[in-house]
Amino acid sequence: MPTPTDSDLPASHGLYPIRHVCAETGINPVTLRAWERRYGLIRPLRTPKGHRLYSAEDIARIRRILELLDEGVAVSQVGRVLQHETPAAGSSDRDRHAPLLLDDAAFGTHTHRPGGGIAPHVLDPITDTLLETTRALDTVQLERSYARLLMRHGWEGVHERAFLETYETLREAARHDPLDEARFAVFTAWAVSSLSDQLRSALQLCEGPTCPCVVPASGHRRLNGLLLLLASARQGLRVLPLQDVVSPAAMQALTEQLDAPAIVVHTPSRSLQSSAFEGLQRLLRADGVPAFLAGEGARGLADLNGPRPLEILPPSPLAAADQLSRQLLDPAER
Amino acid sequence: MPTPTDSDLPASHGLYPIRHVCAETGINPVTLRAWERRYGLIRPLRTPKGHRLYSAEDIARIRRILELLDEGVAVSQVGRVLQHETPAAGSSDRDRHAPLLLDDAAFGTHTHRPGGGIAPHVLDPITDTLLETTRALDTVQLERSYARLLMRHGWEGVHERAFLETYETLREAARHDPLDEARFAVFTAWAVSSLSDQLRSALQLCEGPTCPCVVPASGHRRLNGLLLLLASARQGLRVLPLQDVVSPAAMQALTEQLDAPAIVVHTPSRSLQSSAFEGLQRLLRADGVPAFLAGEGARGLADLNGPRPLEILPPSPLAAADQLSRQLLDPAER
DNA sequence: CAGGATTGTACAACATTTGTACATAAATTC
DNA sequence: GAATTTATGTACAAATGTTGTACAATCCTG
Repeated sequence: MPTPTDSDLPASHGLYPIRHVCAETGINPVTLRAWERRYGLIRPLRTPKGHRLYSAEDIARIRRILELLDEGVAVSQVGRVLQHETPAAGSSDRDRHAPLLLDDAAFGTHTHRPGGGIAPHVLDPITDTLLETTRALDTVQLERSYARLLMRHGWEGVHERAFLETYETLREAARHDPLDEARFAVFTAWAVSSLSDQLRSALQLCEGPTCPCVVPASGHRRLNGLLLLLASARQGLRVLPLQDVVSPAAMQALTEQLDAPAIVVHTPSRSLQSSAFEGLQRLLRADGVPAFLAGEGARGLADLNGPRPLEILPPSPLAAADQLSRQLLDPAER
Repeated sequence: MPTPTDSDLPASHGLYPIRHVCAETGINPVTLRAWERRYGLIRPLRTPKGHRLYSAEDIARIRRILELLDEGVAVSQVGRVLQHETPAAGSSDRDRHAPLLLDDAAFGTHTHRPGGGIAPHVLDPITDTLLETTRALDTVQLERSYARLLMRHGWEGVHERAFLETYETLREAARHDPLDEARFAVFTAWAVSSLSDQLRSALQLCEGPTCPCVVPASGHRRLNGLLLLLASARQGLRVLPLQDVVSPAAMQALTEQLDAPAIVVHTPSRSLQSSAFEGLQRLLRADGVPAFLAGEGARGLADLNGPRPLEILPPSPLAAADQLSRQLLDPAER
C-alpha cells in the first residue's frame, strides 16, 4: 500500500486534502467549509475520520463558483445556477452537490426523450412536453417548461388544446398508478395556481362592468372554468370569479350591487352536492340579467324555463370566452 | 412559423443582488427601489428574508428602461410602454411588473374613511382596512390595499392575525346577509389566489429536500393550510402542496420518490367526505417518515398509534411554519 | 406665477449576508 | 509525543440591504 507522498498530493487517487485545494484556488479553508455548511456548494468525500477529500471535479467546480462570484452572482444563489448547468450529470454527482441536506430525488432532466414513459405519441407535442416535465414532480421545473412553451407557442397555442389534454391524460393515468396519482395532484395544484395567478394579472388590466362568473370549485371541471375566466379576462372582460357554492341570494345581491350586465355559470360537476347544484338551478330560474351557460353540460341546464334569458356558450373555454367578450364588451374599446 | 431565437431562455439562471445590478447599469440602488415601489417597473424575486434578486431578464429590462428614459419617455409611462412591447409573454411576468403601490403620498394611519366606517374598532386596524376594502367588491382595489398593508406592516404583521381575522369576520357576516356572503366569496377567492401566487414565487427560492404537505382543498381550513405552506416556504422550506383528497398510496409513492424527510398533514375539515378523512388516518397510521400535524384539530389526530412518528405543530400557521422550518432546515446560521 | 405633481436622492434605524476568527477536540505527521 | 492540520460550533464585524420618511429640484398647469 503506497503511502501518500508527504508534501504533496495523493494524486494517485485523485483526491486532495483541503490545504491543497485552498492553495490551488486561493480560498480560505474556513470559507470553503462555510460554503459547504451554508449552501452545500461542494460536498467533498470524507476519510473515515471526517477529513475532507476533494476530487479534481470538485476543484473544477470551485473554479466555476469563483467565476460566477466574479460575475456578480450572489453566493447564496450559486448553487441554483450550478444545478441548472449540470442537470443531467450522474445522479451520484447530483447527490453530492445538493444543497445542505439531502436533496430531491429526481428533477426534470427534460431533454426530449421520446423513448420516455407514459405518453404515446399521438399527443400534441406540447402536451408531451408538459407530461414529461410533470414526471419529475418538480413544480419549479414545470413552471420553467411552461414559460418556455408560452414563449414558443403563445398563450392560445398552449391552452387551446394541450393544457387540458395534459390534464386529462394525467387524470387517466392516475387511476392505475399511485405515483401517477401523485403527479396528477401536483400538476393540478400547479395548474390551478398558475391560472389563478394569470387571471389576477389579467384582471388588473380589465375595465368596464364586472361580470360575476360561477365556476366549479373543485373536480375536473375546475380547470375548464379557470380557463374560461382567464381567456375572458385576457380579452378585457372584467370577470369576477365565484365558486359554485355561493347561494343564489348572494349572487343576486352581488349582481345588483355591481350592476352587472350578465352572469356566467359554468356547468358544475355532477358530483356537486345536490344542494349547491339545486342552488344553481334556482339561480338560473330566477329573474335577472342574462345568464351565459358554459361547459359541456350547459345544454342540459338550458331547459329550465324562467324569466331569465339563457344563452349557451361553446364547450371549448377559449371559444366560449371569445363569444362572451364579443357580446359583453363594447366593441369601441377594444 | 419559425421562431426568431429558439435558443433557450436565459442561458444563465443567475440571480444577482442589487449591488451588482446597480454597478452594471449605473443606477442608484435607491432609485431602483423607488421605481419598483412607485411604478412596479421591475419586480425582482426576493430571498426569504426580503433581499432582492434580479435575473438576467430583469437586467435586460432595466437596460430597456434606460433606453426609453433616454428617449424622453416619462418614468411613470415606461411601464405602459413596456407592457405594450411585451404583449403575451407569460402573463405571470406581467404580474411581476404590474404597477402597484403608492408612494410618499402620505396615506393616513387609517383613522377614518370618509365613506363611513361600520366596523367597530375592537378589530385589528389591519383587519379593519381589509374589511373596508372588501366592501367594495373590487378585487383590484383589494389587491392594492393589501400591497399597501404589506409595505406598512410587513408580511408577518399582516398575516399573524389580521388576515384570518378578516376571513372569519366575513364568514360570520356571510351568515346573515346575502351581500356579505358575496363579499365573503370574493374575499376568499382573492385570498386563495393571492396566497397561492405568493407561494409559487416563494418556492422558486427554496432549496433542499421537498416536503409534501397535505392541506385542505376547501372549507374554512383552506386558508390556514395555505398560510402554513406559504410561511414555511418563506422560511426556505421547499414544500409541495397537495390537496387532502390524495390517496394514501399516492402520498407514499410521492414521499418515496422524492425521498422526503417528512410529511405535513393539515387537519381537514370535519365535513370532508369520510373516505378522504379515513384516507388521511390511514396515511398517518402507516409506516414512513415522520409526519407533522398542523391545524386546530391536530391533537385529535395524534392518538393514532402506528409506526410513523407523529408530531403536533402549534395551531397558528406562522408559528407552525416556524417550528417546521426549524426542524427540517439545516440549522446553519440562518 | 402659484400650487401641485414628478422624480431622484438622502438619511436613519435596523436586518441580512458573508468572510473570517476563535476555542476545543480530534486526527495526522514526523 | 510534540507539532501541525483539520473539523465543528459559535461568534463577529464590515459590507450590503431594507423600509419609511423627507426633501429639493423639475416640470406642469391653470
